Amino acid sequence: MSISELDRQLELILRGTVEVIQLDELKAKLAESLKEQRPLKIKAGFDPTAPDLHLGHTVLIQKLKHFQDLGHQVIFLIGDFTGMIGDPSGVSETRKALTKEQVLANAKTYEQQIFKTLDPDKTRIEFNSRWMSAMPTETMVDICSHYSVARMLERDDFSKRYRDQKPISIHEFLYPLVQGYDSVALEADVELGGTDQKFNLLVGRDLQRAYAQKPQVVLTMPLLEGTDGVRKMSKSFGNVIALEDKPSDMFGKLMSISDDLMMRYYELLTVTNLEDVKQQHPMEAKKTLAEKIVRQYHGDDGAEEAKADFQQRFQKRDFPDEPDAHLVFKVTDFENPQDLSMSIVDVLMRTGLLPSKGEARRLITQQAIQMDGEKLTDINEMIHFEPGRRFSLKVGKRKFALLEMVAE
RNA sequence: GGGCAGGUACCCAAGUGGUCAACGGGGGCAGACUGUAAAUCUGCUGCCAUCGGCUUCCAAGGUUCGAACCCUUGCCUGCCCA
Repeated sequence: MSISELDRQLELILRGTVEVIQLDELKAKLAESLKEQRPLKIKAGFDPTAPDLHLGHTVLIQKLKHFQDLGHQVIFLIGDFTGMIGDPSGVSETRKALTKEQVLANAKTYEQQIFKTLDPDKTRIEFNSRWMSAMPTETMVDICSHYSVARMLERDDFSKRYRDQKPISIHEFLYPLVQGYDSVALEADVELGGTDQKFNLLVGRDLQRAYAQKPQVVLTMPLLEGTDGVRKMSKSFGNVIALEDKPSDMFGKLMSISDDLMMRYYELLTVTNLEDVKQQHPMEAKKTLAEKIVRQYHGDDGAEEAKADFQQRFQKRDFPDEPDAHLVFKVTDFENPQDLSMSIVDVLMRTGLLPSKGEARRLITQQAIQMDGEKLTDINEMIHFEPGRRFSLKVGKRKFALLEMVAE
């Protein structure tokens, strides 16, 4: 428990953090932890309404991993209680409250994904319904008594919505309070969250004080920008790289980010030295990044294949080993067995790669459709098949379909 | 409980009786360009279809030859007053 051990821990813990409240308290807690050989309780809460984890979430998970590696107790808190109430922030649309079954199913998904990073044996998973569901109303009222409406309205998004005349439901005020109380229930030493969580995290400190606990240290992490490079990664913005994305999709999405964003991803999702990255050609660096990340979630094989697929698809603009669609035609697929032909629009629809015929025509008009390397520009083009014949179809810049006719 | 303002395509937003599938912006997609990209420029962006047709403007009714636009009721949202 030398000074240097404390410093070593601090360095890793502070890597990438936006803000620590309070740094002195963190140092004190770490010193105490080292002295008493008692791991700190590190809390991070997740909302079970969004089980589709993406790279944005992994910023926090990486940080949890750091704490875990340093020997601290990581608590992965699933906000099932709050989730079952349903977060109404979608304004005019009441979000569906989740059932117990859905929450459990979502929790399973969480576990599967986070354990690709965290050690299952050292991770404690909690549900806040454990204490919230059984809570007497009196206690809830007591919790509320420790916070004022004015302070609640200090919160940025509340005040903004209030200013913009957007609705705020009463129970939304309860959210930070419940989240804060979770820290009391868990006696958390440290809570992690995105910068957007700062307010909620601070409520935890206040409530812990109100319930005679030492306030938790709050660590905020940056919100990872999505593939557009501007807005935070979020499903509702459609700019996510999901952990469940296929390896080749994940690789491709990572390659499509801007060079600036690449540095950001390196900073927050890897432990690579940033100076080293700057020395490399941006494209090489980006490939390395994509490979690293895909490897973490899909293993070595997934990473290798994704890389190979990418090079084939985009760099050589070749047909990939595994096309996005593989159609096998038989004689019975054609109206007239004497005339084995089908319009290009129908063929495109059969691939399932396009949402409507209008879209298919649009792409043809825009010269985005290639068959066996030839651009098709006539929306009335007929494709003539014969048994044994194969066609490769390129749809837009990233989709490929293999067409094949078999004898029956 | 009363008053006022509003609810238009993925989002924002114009339209206020026929010329509206509905201006504009964002987003998305495609083409050019490139280092896969990003940025930039150009085009497309309800559905089906060859002309042309079909289903849309919170919901349900109604007025009208004709309604996103007018009326009624309902639902939802914001503000003010109680």
